[in-house]
Amino acid sequence: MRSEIRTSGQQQGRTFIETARRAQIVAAAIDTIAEVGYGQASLARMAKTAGTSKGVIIYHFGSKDDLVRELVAELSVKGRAYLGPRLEAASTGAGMLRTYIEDNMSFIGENRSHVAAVVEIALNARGADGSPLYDMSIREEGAEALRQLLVHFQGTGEFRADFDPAVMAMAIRATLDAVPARLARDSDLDLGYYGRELAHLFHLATRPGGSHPGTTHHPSSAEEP
Amino acid sequence: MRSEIRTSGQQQGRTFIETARRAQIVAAAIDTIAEVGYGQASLARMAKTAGTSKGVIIYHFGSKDDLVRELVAELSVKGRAYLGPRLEAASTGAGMLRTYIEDNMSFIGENRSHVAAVVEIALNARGADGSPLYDMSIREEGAEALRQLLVHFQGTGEFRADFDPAVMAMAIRATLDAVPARLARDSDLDLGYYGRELAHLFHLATRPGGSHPGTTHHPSSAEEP
Amino acid sequence: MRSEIRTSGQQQGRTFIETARRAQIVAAAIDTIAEVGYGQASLARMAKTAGTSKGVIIYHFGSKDDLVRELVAELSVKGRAYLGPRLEAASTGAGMLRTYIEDNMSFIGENRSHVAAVVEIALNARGADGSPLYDMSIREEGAEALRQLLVHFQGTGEFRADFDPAVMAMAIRATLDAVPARLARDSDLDLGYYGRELAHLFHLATRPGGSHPGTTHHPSSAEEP
Amino acid sequence: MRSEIRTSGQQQGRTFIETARRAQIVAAAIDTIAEVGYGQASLARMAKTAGTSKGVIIYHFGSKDDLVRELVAELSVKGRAYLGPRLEAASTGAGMLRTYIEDNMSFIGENRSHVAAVVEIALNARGADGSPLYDMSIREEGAEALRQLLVHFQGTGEFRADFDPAVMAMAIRATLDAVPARLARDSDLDLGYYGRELAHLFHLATRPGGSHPGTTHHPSSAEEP
DNA sequence: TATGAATGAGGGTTCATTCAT
DNA sequence: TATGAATGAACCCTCATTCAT
Repeated sequence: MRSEIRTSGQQQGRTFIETARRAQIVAAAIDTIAEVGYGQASLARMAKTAGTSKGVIIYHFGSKDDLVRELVAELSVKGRAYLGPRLEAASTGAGMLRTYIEDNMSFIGENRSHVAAVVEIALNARGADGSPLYDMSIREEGAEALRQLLVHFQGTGEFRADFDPAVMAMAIRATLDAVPARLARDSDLDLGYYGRELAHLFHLATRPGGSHPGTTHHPSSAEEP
Repeated sequence: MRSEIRTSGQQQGRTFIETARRAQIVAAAIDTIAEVGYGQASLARMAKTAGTSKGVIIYHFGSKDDLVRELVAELSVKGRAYLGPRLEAASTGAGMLRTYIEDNMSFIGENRSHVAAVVEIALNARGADGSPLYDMSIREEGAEALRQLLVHFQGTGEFRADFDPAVMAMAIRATLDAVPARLARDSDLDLGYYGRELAHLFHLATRPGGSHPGTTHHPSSAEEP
Repeated sequence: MRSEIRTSGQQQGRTFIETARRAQIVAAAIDTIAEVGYGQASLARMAKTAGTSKGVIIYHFGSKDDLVRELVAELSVKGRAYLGPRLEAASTGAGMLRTYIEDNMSFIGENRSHVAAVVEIALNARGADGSPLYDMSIREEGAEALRQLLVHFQGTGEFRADFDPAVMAMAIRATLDAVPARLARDSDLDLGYYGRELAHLFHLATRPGGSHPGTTHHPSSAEEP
Repeated sequence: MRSEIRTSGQQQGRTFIETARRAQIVAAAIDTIAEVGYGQASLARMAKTAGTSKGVIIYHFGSKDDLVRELVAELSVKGRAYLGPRLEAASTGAGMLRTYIEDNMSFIGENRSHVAAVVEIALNARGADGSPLYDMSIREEGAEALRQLLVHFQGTGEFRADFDPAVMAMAIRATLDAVPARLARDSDLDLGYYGRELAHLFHLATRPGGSHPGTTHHPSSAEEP
């Protein structure tokens, strides 16, 4: 085997200089979006951050949307590469869950701006008609993968059987996705600590033994011990 | 009679007709933001929804930002009026938590567009320089109030003492804040069911007895039972 | 009957001032297109001619395309009003043809810039993909109406039966459409003289008696007398 | 050998490969202009059609305008080579006219894209200030040559003496120039048939005997027989 | 000889806001 | 009180051209 890079078939004939420029522009876009938000992240602002002109960005990416798409895709690739292997290595449900949460936290810590930017995009980017742009593809995808993991370990009995995996997955993802914003406000946040706290929180919420008070889905309210 | 009719004690010297106009405009703004997102919600679009012109909006509110501020403040008032009393009536920690979550859910259900709009705003609205606009005031405020409640019942021993109330509050709020978006995508969502699931989830996470594996805050990782 | 203006249902609630502005802008657009050609007729140029800004044009017309559409439609209305009645009054084929050509000439003379502009547009305006924009609707429409007239008088025997009405109509329209460009180059052109010359030309070409040398349509060549 | 291969006597010192490149680029430019119109025919689009880059085009031709000029000149040369000899061979006025029209038609048929492109250019190409670019040189030149032929055969009595040769030439050229556009819309057009129809049309219009009703040039209108 | 990279002016359009009425 | 009219900055993008390689 000659080379092992080229993760996917994205870049065909990229010059060295072009690759560098693209990386530089993507980095500038990430920083800009993370700092001022998607709505305020104009090409001009990105260009200024990158030390170039709008024209150069368009030249290399064709359109702002394409730049954003690339930026999102790159994080997606990075994320899968980071989280995938260790997740697959997890044999127990509890271990998987802890790994998932703590690794997400580490990943956020190591890619602060990038993650913040993509969350901004997922939250805000809309078409001219107001329809979400990447929301489904990004957000939903993550929640769905997590849901399937939860279902799996409910099947093995390692998780309590009576929680709704979709709701649990949503709660976990929502909590993790809220971290970058918090991190932006307080950059001294101890992500390791946060990760352990959250991991324990959701461990308690998923471990067997916490029987649900309502057997059917529509008891209006139930007595607490 | 020239003036002096004031519905509530909020403002100085509002004509009846003016109050009505403002309400109509706020409603239109809410619907517009909820539907197409903050970024796409231009004055023109809001005016069209309201059946008036941009000029009228500026005339009544001075600026787009002021309109948005009012819209946010109104929900804040509504929210406090809705959640406050029942929350104060709760005597037990578990009851408080369940009430908090389920009432939030009901409130979301009864004010879908308004809540969706405000979440949109909290997430996206930024000044020209990129600085968040309402984020702190809204989001943080809610999380802080919740945190204090958690601290209180940790003190009484009704919640386990070893979770970080700030982290727990953040997780709860993040989860609740993610619901409107989900609701927008699937309007048939059973909010009552969602509320009970989440209430139970966080009940398990907060009830006493789930001792934290790490006593200090910085064990790099710990074995799960 | 209260009023008789309002030719079609185009303008519903137009302010006096708006009507004036629109007229002024349309006039500026006509002059600009006629003078520098459609390709060079930018909004900025039109605005400068009109003594306003691009924003005002967009404000009143929504888009450049809409402005152009209006400009074209106005000439179409004017043209029909000018040519229609006298054409219908013509009882003989020869009279109709002369009227058609000479009236077109007068019309061109009285609406030099406007006609020149619309011809420019019909010739040059294309979508982003290169597909013609108004060509068919404008050009073809004129040729088709003329063709039907020719067919009619072929039926009455007032025109020779052996010319192809589509070809004849095309030739007449092409000749007339070429006049504005010529007029632009030489504004002293005597349109009355031109009209009479062309009317006679096509009179000779259409009057009965000029039998076609080829009976079938595919004789490769034929002897001339 | 370094250089000195010159296909024809046109240029100084063109390498074989350079000549080929130029031809390829000109061909691409022709196709692009004919297809999407002059206004949409950007260098980028031409380069894509040619399978090269914009830089190459500028390198070989210096500027877009120069490329267009060359393209136009080439058709002019081709046209003269095609039409000239047979035209000179025509001894009678009627024969000349028929040859002129039918040969133009054949030429159009054999050089569809090229003719369409040049007509596009003649109609649309303007300098930054809006002044026509090639119009005069191309269009006028053709009409002028034709006019002189008409004058000649008016002198021999083979054409009626009372038509204005400038007007007649204009009508013939305008009619012929309208064909490529029609051909673009309907590529199945029978050009041979078209040519014979038009040849007959203008034969009737030019043959002696069709005396003009008005002897002076300014009778306001005259009765038709 | 050829290319990719970059430039900068200008394109049409959206937008919040101001102003006269 | 309300509106239509206008403004001007900023937006994303296209383009012919220049330049270094």
